[in-house]
Amino acid sequence: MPELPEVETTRAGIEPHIIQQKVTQVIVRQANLRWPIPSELKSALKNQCIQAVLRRGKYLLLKTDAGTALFHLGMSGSLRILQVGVSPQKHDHVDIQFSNKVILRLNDPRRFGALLWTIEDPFQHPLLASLGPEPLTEDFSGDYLWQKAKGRKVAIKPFIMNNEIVVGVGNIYATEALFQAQIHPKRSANQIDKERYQLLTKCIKTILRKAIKKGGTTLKDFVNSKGNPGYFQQQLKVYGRSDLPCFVCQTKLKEIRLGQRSSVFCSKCQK
DNA sequence: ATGCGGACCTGTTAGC
DNA sequence: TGCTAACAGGTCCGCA
Repeated sequence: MPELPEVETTRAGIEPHIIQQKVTQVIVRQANLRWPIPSELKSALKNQCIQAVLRRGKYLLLKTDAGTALFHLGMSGSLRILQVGVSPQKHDHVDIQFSNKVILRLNDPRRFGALLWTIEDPFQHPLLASLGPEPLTEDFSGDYLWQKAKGRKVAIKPFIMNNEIVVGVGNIYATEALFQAQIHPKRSANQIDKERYQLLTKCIKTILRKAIKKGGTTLKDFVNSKGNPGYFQQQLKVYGRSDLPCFVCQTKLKEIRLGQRSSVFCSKCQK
């Protein structure tokens, strides 16, 4: 589910409710996520005050004086803000309760998500240390991508979905950005010129910004911290439109599999 | 170093 | 209608 816009929507949604609030209780109903929730997390978080709610790529960070809780929502996770007393539903694996009677509740049906704890600099955590630049910063430029693509024969789509190249670009937005930049998803990364990379980075930034504005994309069941869906799916030009006509040239959109991911594209517009 | 395929787990939907 | 198989937004890991 969550790509960068969904995670940012979640971050912005939960921050005002928990910033500077003290953790009163941590309830773990299911510790077996992608990795087990560390047993020390409960006692480590208790009585700590949330100093910052940050995002790095698709990771959410709750910073305290004692350490940092790292969330990843995987494919099906969501975080919601509720009042103490609201009973948990299926797949509500973790509650973090605060002194202002707020619960931060993690729901994750597929359990591909994670909740970890680190007392070191969280950005140096093994999962975060080798992440590429944030797509919405100046570090992510056409020149940068072009440099990185030198000698890389991998198809452009998995290339831009690689977190060490750039974070936060998942299947939906990669598919959309390549359509907008008129690049065939299978094209080798090293066979795209600098100018086209400049266009591609521009498209990625524009699409991510628009999606954040719309509150993310809801395909199946994404909900923000208030339990509401996002509205970006109404803007999708190719994702999920296999066999339907291209909005630009009316050609029937094709679907191929790249890696294990579905890729929809227009064979006339994208070369 | 790069690039693949498999793995994690559950829910929904398409197809028989 | 009911069962089964395929597929789903992510990404780490091990192997070639």
